[in-house]
Amino acid sequence: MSTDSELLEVWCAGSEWCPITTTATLIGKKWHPVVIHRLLENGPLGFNALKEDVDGISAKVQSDVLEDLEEHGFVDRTIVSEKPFRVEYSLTDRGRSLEPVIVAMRDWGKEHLTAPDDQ
Amino acid sequence: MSTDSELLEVWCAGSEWCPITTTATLIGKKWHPVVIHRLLENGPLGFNALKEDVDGISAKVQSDVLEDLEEHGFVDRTIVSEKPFRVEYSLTDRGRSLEPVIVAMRDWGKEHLTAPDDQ
DNA sequence: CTGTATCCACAACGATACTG
DNA sequence: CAGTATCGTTGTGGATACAG
Repeated sequence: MSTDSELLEVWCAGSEWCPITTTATLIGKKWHPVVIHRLLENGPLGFNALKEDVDGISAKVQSDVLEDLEEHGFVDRTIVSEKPFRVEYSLTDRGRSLEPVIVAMRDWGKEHLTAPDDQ
Repeated sequence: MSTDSELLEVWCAGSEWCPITTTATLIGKKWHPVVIHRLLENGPLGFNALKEDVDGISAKVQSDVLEDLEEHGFVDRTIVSEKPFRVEYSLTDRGRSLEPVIVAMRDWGKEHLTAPDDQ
């Protein structure tokens, strides 16, 4: 615990390679964690199946998010068939490695659930 | 574990009160988690002391972030003295309750640390 | 010391319509 | 089914200067 703190000083103070900044820059957005979470639970999923799971997201935003996640190596996009055209989104190993973060966010949210209006 | 998954279905599918959305909407931003993390480790802190800890943040952005965190009940702002004017920022109980999330983000970042340019 | 005032740039999001 | 095109709004961040 105290060893932990000392290490953090090294990384966080006086360096831009702060581990939290790294994580926050990559997935510190409104929809990224939700998409990852649904893929953790139910993946692989097609575009529309995912969209039904990620309640409230628009097709455009989901498209943007998936593109970004793929770009950073969290998500794989696989073309399953050409006719009819079907794709599947799944997490890479790197994507799955985020599970502890997503779980922690989920657990906190469970305990402090608020209506969207309160946020 | 499987009980967990069933519960998640209830909250995540077909409802906007998804626990992950709740968490992501509140702290799913670039600097919020870092500020919370520094206050967890070193708080309470004055404005400039905090700014030195949160490497790379500008005064304006830190001001914005603190205002937002205070508004949502994560941070307390206390005026310590008028002359010289000094304030202290500290986490509320609600703020401290985010520790598991922040720790998970930190641990992931430690393992996948990348230069800011790579992000 | 603790901020705010400006101004700017770009990212994120949202709604609607439309396409192969 | 799996998206994109378009447009507009808001959010987030960054730089610089200035102020009580």
